[in-house]
Amino acid sequence: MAINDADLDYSLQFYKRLHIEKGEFLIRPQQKVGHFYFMQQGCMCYYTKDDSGMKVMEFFTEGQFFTDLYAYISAIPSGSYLEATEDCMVYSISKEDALKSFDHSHDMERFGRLSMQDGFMRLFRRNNHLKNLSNQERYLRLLQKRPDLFQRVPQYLIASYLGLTPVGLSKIRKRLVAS
Amino acid sequence: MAINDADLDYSLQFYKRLHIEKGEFLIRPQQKVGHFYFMQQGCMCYYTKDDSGMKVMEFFTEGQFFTDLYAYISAIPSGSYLEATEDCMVYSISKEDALKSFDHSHDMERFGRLSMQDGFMRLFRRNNHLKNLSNQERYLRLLQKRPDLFQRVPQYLIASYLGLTPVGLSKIRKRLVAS
DNA sequence: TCTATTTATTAAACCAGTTTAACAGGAATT
DNA sequence: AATTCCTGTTAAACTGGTTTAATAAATAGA
Repeated sequence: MAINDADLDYSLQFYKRLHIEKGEFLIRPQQKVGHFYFMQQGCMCYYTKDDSGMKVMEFFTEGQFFTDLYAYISAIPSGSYLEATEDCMVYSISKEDALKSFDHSHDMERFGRLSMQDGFMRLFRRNNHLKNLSNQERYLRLLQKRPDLFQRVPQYLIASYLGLTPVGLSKIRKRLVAS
Repeated sequence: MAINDADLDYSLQFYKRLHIEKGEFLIRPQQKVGHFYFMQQGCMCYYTKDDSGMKVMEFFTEGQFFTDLYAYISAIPSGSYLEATEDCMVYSISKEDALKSFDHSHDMERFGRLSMQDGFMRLFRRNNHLKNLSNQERYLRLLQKRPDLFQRVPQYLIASYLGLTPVGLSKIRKRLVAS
């Protein structure tokens, strides 16, 4: 969609560049989430953790807008981790500044609505796959859609993302090469 | 949030009242989805169907805005069913008219953005529960959050919504009364 | 280079669900 | 009242995953 140049410039002034080293966190449980991020370079892993271990919800890589959207929107402290699995370069904008952009311009408000639509659709697809596909199908699909992940993050994180244990994923892989 | 009266009136003029009888469909696969709905009275079941049977994604009841949001946003023909499990009274607005409202008013554009946020958060929670809770926990939570459903829709639909077979849900119920 | 740590595979026992099928109670149809 | 259909439960056999533990292979640190 088109945003007029003046409005775009107005918004861009707010973004700040951030470096996060591998193993560092952008978000931890109990923290308030007041920023939206854009991944310029690197990979971060978004996960929850309870007594039964960690559950990877999403991987964010180059070109993606991201944050703990639930905590961001609701203003409820996060219950999740956002951890760099590599050194990262990220742009960030505060919620306050994002809202300033929306107030300032109908175009930006629309951009906000469409971005939210976009995030919604991604989550919707993910939800559908979780409901309708087998673990093996989801593994094959991920392999096809985001092959880079298999090169850059350990397999046990991918297993968790797929809703499996490392052992379970290993079995699926074995089953596949056998056939 | 507040919308000024003139803008609200402008939008409300577009809504039309609709009656759907039990067993009728508001949406079927292959159809384009060009309307947004508000449930005034009744209950509809949103589900997909493939060779391995139906999968209930959501139930919509009184007071909820709804549609096949994925098909609505993407303009891709639906892959799902939206079926009345009871006689329903529904208000509908066309996509075209909704966009007219957004164009006409910054307030309504914002309302659109916030509604999308709302839908996103619901889906997000649902996704989290699917990932983090056991079938039994999800059953108990549904029982607590939407007790009305258990009175108005057959148990095999609820089983499907929970990602179970009717047999599976029956076992869980049995296990629970035993303890 | 050696050691310690992290990651991936395998095996064995186990378990929560599935599939299939039989059956029983209720509601709707005749 | 009899019949049919729909819904929910139960039982038995099965299955795709889990858990635990041992082992191997790769990586990082000293």
